[in-house]
Amino acid sequence: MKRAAPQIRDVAAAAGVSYQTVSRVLNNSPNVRPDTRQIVLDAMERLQYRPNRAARALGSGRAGAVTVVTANTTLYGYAGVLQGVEEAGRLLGLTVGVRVVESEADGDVRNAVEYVTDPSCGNVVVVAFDRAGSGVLRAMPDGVPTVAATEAGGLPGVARPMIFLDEREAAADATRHLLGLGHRTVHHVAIPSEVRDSARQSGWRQALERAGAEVPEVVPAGWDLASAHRAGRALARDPAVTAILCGNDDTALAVRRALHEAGRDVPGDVSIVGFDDVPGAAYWTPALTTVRMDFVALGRACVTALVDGAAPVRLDPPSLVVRESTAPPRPFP
Amino acid sequence: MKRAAPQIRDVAAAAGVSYQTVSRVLNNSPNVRPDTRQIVLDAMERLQYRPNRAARALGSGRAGAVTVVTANTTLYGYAGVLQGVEEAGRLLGLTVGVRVVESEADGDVRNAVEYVTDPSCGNVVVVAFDRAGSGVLRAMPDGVPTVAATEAGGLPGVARPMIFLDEREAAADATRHLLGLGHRTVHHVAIPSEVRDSARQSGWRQALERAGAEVPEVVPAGWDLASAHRAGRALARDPAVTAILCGNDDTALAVRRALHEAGRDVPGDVSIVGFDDVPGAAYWTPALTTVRMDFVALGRACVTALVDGAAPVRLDPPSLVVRESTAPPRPFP
DNA sequence: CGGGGAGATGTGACCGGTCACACGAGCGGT
DNA sequence: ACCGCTCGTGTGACCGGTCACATCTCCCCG
Repeated sequence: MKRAAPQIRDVAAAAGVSYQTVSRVLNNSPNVRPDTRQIVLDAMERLQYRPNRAARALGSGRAGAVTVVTANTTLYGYAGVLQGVEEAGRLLGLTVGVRVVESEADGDVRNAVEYVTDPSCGNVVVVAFDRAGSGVLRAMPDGVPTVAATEAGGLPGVARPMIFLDEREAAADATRHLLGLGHRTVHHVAIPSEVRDSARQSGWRQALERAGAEVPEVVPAGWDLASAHRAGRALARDPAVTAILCGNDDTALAVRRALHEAGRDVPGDVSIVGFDDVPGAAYWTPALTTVRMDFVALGRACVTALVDGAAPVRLDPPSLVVRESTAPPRPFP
Repeated sequence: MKRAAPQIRDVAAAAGVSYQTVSRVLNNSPNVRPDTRQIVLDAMERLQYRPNRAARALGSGRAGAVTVVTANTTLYGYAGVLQGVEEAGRLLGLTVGVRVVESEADGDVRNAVEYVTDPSCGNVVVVAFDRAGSGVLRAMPDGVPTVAATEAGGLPGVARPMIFLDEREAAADATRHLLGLGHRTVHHVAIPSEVRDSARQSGWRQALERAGAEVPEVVPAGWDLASAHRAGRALARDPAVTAILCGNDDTALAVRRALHEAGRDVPGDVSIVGFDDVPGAAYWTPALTTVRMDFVALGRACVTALVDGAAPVRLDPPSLVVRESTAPPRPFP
């Protein structure tokens, strides 16, 4: 009567070698004669042997794992990073874990950090697009190898590798695009940011200043559509508003609706631009002009940065995709 | 010179008890005197002790983990299930892993199954909304505790616990809603399905038959927006089409765009209904009438079903949310 | 007052791999 | 012919917990 799962010593017996030799084969040690290796490989196949990751992690000290810590798994940017990490991790033979930080509250952050401090979690990718994420990042003990996916520019005062998509130039491009269409200025609905002057915002502001256009006050919104909708309603009331740069595509959706409710057509009366280029953006009516952000590549880059001594990845900068939601302003009546 | 991370024997020494007692405290054994427990707890706190999950898994045989196998992490339904599993798993103190199956190809499926066969992956939730997922489900060895999140009705010929959202009635409701508005019939753009007659489709068909309305041919589409757009274009050409039930909200987005391109207004000329109720649906212009699907609850239910002897969860059936994309047909000229 | 049982605690082996080191064979250089 | 080196392989201890079992104490009851 045999044990359910065969283990390394069973394989060794079947192959007529020692368990250590089997271990060497598992770990691709160069010091195994090719025909010995083949015998062991055959035995593994015959016994349907599967190495036990927990035992390996325990014995070797390394975990062979990567864990994503994030405040959210469904929002476009967050989900994209997760997808990228999974993809890159899987290709490297790593186990991929996810851990959500419920909120920026002290207890939640501490729990997440404790969770991820376990050696079997392996290296950590923190999605620091918000306070919960950056809180975790700051509370992370030095011993845990960590990289952060952050907003453009990184987080001040955090001594960790940080990878980000720099959409500053694209934000400026978007602003110039609108100005070029004849808009006197461009308004901005901002999503939450961890830094004083986000890349989107500073690109926008600088483009405006360079063009000598008035810089309107930023309208803040949250991650939720309801707050974006309120922001949009506020702007819709002002007839001087003819162009709006929205913090992301979701924001743009809600702003667009608010404009519609106020009887203002897009792009006839008001032009709008989003950020992210969600898959649906091209199928909007009108199709949304937006900035394409490759969050999946960002996630992949985080994993690359985690594996020892890899060259820093160069991420393509986000770029403006012009579609139908931007047009020249209606001529002044 | 001390070891970096304290272990159970260090705590035992600090507390003046045996390591087994510390282990008992860790596992909430009832047979520890309260004051002894407190002493141990204090020592743990003092030493900043963190148990090693890999060692626990190895020693005890159970993994304390749950792994989600899925073909996708970003599509609304898939991401929702993942979120639900993570949430429920975290609350149970489980480690949550993700593993993407790239495709339904034999090799990809086998790799995913091998990955998840490792005891340290723990119990498995397979998202079987597509062929890749159902392929994994069928290839899964009996020894691995597995539940599947599937389409309504479950997968024929698979002897595994299956949990699903039953949107059949909601599909019928949606169809009756459109019929009630005065449409002569309702067309259907279907997303891929693993079963002959999906719940959406059969609810729709039956409502049509009961009402004595003609049952038009189903227009198939893929998960991608481009194929949904093509499906929409085909329907837009036919002036008899005045109401469309779309397989999901993304499909509805692309269909709506196709209608618009053909010069047909929504809901003026054509009414459309989606499935899912993505967060943005309420902010569409016009706001989308759709069926709310709680995928997060589905994910949670999968975890509940996995923990021993829990009562089967009762999931609220999806329900129709009427908004602005449905209206009476234009009176015949 | 002694026996029995339950509760609290300690000891050794074990989970399934890995690591460090020992060992023997084959080879080249002097 | 001897030494030393590298290569391939095997042995014992170990990773950090858990399990099974032994032990000891205390209390209740006949």
